[in-house]
Amino acid sequence: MPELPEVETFKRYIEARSLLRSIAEVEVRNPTVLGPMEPEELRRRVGGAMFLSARRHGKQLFLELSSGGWLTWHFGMTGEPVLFSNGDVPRFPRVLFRFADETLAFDDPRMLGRIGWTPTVEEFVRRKRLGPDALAITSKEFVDRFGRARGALKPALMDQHRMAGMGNIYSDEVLFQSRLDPRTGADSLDRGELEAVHRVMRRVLRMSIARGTDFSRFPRTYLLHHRRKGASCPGCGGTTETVTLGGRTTYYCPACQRPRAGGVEGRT
DNA sequence: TTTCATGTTCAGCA
DNA sequence: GTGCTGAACATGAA
Repeated sequence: MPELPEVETFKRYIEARSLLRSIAEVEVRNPTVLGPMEPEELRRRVGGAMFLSARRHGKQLFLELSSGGWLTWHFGMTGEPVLFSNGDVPRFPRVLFRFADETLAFDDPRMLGRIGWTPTVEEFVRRKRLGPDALAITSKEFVDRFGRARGALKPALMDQHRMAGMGNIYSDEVLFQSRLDPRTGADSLDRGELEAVHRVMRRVLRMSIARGTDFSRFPRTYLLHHRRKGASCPGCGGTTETVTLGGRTTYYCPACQRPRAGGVEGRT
């Protein structure tokens, strides 16, 4: 689930009903998601405390603790927060934060997500060397950072050190709507072209958040509805293709997304 | 049974 | 330091 729009939606979900409520108990069912942190440390920091506020940077969520510092939540590939009462218990609750009458679960089947603690958000962002948030980055900084990238544009968009928040699906979508082959060299684009990619990225991310990241409510012209082998391009009806970039399967339309002079594929 | 998956990290190599 | 590749992590779904 989680790229920037999903995490922003998770943030709003938690803000709506999980702030300023006393956490009576913390139950750690799978210590794996705590990484190096001992369950005892989590219980000590969170037990009896409450979440005061939430912040987001890229795909990372931060929950301010009344006991000091912030809980850091990263959802990996399949994580999501689920607030539930007696009824519908989620299927893969790895850590449970129990309020008086409801429970907030860190639900994550694959357990690639992580919960940690940091004294300040800034210190965490610095330590992980995260780039500016994809919805906060200015056009000028975007041009500056991507104009200096030496490799292909797609992996550069997904590089959390360059800019935080873009993942595999939204990167493909932005490139499709920008009509750029994913292998295009980032530094082969001029200022105007990079500014255009920045505008497309903002439009895609904001649209997704506005629709609650529900793909079924996205425009039918979006490529993400067609992430299957041999699917047809929503633009020209042709057949889409895949290529592996940055270790990830990349969907694109060879007819709509033109390779251009200066592309990475032609280099020696 | 095999393959793939909205992510991150690390080792190894150019 | 930059960039690329492959593997590991852990498990469900097709």
